[in-house]
Amino acid sequence: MSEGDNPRRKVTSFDVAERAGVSRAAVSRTFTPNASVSPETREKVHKAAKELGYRVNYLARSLINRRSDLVGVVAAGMDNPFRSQQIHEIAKALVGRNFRPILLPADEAESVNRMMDQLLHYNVSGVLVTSDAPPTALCEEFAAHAVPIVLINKGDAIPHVDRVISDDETAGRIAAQTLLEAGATRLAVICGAEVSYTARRRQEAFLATCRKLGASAQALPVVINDYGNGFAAAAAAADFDGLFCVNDYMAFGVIDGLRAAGRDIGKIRIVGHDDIPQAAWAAYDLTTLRQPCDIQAEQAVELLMGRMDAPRMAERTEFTPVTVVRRATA
Amino acid sequence: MSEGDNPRRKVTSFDVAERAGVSRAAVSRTFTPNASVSPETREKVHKAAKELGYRVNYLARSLINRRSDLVGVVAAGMDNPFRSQQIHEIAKALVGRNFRPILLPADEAESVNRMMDQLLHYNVSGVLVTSDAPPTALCEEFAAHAVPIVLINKGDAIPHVDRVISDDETAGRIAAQTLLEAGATRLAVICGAEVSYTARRRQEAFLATCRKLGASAQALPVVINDYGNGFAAAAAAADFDGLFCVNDYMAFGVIDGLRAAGRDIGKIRIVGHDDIPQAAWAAYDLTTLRQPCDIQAEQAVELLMGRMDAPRMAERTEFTPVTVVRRATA
DNA sequence: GATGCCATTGTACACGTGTGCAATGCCTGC
DNA sequence: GCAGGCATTGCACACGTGTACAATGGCATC
Repeated sequence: MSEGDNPRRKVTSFDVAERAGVSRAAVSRTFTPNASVSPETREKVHKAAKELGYRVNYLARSLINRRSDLVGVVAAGMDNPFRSQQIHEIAKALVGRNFRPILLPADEAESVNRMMDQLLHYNVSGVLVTSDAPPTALCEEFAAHAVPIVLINKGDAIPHVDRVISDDETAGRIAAQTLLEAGATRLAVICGAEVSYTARRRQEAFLATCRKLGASAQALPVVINDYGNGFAAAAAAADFDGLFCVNDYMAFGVIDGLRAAGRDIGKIRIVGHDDIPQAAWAAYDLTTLRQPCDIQAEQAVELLMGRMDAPRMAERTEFTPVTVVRRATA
Repeated sequence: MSEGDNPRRKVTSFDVAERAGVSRAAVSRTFTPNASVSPETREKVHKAAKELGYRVNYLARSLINRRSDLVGVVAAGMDNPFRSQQIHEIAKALVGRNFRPILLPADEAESVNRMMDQLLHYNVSGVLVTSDAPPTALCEEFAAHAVPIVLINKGDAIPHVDRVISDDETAGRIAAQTLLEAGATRLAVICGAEVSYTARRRQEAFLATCRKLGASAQALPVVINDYGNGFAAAAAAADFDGLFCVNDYMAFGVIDGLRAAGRDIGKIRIVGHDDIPQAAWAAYDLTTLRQPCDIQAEQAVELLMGRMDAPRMAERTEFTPVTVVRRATA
């Protein structure tokens, strides 16, 4: 019944050593950078390894090296294209530096704990968090285990926990300026009440700028910054001619909601945030603030690597630059 | 300079055993399901473990257990919201069954090889592929190592490689019927020429159904099934009144392209495929064929687990059911 | 030719865990 | 009281790898 091909044991460095006629240590050294092996030995080992289909077992290696090169990526809100693009860029950045991302979806706040607990079992080399920020106690446990954590666009400072945060001050300011320059006089910002740390900072910066410039501005709170809430918020937005939506995903809802209510989009200025691909689509053609998540991913991984070398270092915060992308809506 | 908190060694089962006053084997058994430990011992171990902050090292465990519970997820095309939703669902399904997904972005066909090669080093418990299908030779190597592979919506049959495929026959047929029922008389299908296996199957089923029903139908080839190509294809679509776009992502481009050309969308019937969230947005309100990627993810993980138990089993193919979602465009 | 240096090699231990095996002790049934 | 069964425990080995240490040998220098 079987193909006669016995379910052959996993091929190990012993097998390679035997076939190549060298010691097992020589095999190990061949696959270890900067180890001392003669060219002839290396050649023999490579030949034998290829013939046997040998691959170094990284998990066994991690045991002795005390580094797994696995990095936990705790993510949430992937229905927003920005978030999925973000984790895509993070994965690329990690893989590019020879780390392996373990993707852990954590849509409920409570599941963040469970996911991060799991990560401690895999003694990961680090953790990137784009979901809700983990509680301080948990972060301290990671610090005690010398596992670096980097939070992306999340919460307040936690000892030994680095952060990458979009430049929300600039974003809020430019949003206000752009709307005013476009001729808006009655401004409003639409933003979720509790959820997103970075979105609230944008809102505050926006309102502060308006105050400083003596412009009329109001906050229109919603529950979450998504399409549905944006659509619903359009009703309340009818009295304004300049809208700052704290992310593009919600801005599309606002635009569709305004259109559904029969408003002329040409007469109302709208600025979004993130510059997700859909913002460039003809149906929206949305003026927005570009948050370059490729750069942001690089920053995060860079911080992670820095902390691997110096776990007890004081926490650092890196800001991701924001630029305006002018399109039809402002 | 340091906080006096010595960078304490990783706490191991030895430490827990010592503190609890039991043997290390007792500790191991406490954390192994179905192992024989007395309630008192278990209690003592749990107490000591909690005090020390001990966690079982899964990587060390995997060495002896020969199963890492890591599963490689090779993904591509995450700019399409369907693909990102797909990997989100896959990740959830895996985590729900106590596997950990390693996310490997492989946008170029060549990088699929590199990524999957990496996976062999981490001796993963399995691999899910949603990017380009890996070459047969590589798949056979995985089979030789008894590593299950499941391809999702990809390529032709490969020995010992299971597949989950969307029910493209039904999709193509329903697309044709829906357009005809809506009153279309000159039909066309827009589809990428080489890229997607499943998309081409949809196209063929669509054309076959049209032939059978005696309806006029034509294929409009594009390069890739994305927004930009859809937008460009709108020019060629001007002569038809019934369009089947093989995915929603491209359908949006077609719609925007038609609008930009001044065509009245109300007079042209359009059917997409996937039912991504954006299809329900007011700007598009697209009639489409729902490909339930949560169910699909379950199917894929189920196949994976089945093959873990029986690696040499003949390959199986599972089909994901498709249902029509009627909205404004047809 | 003797000496010192250096590259290379093999031996042996370490990493943190699961489990077969034999030993122990308790309990049940006669 | 005694045999037998059963749950529990500890010892020791295994998993696959990296590397410190000592040993070896080649080569250049005196």
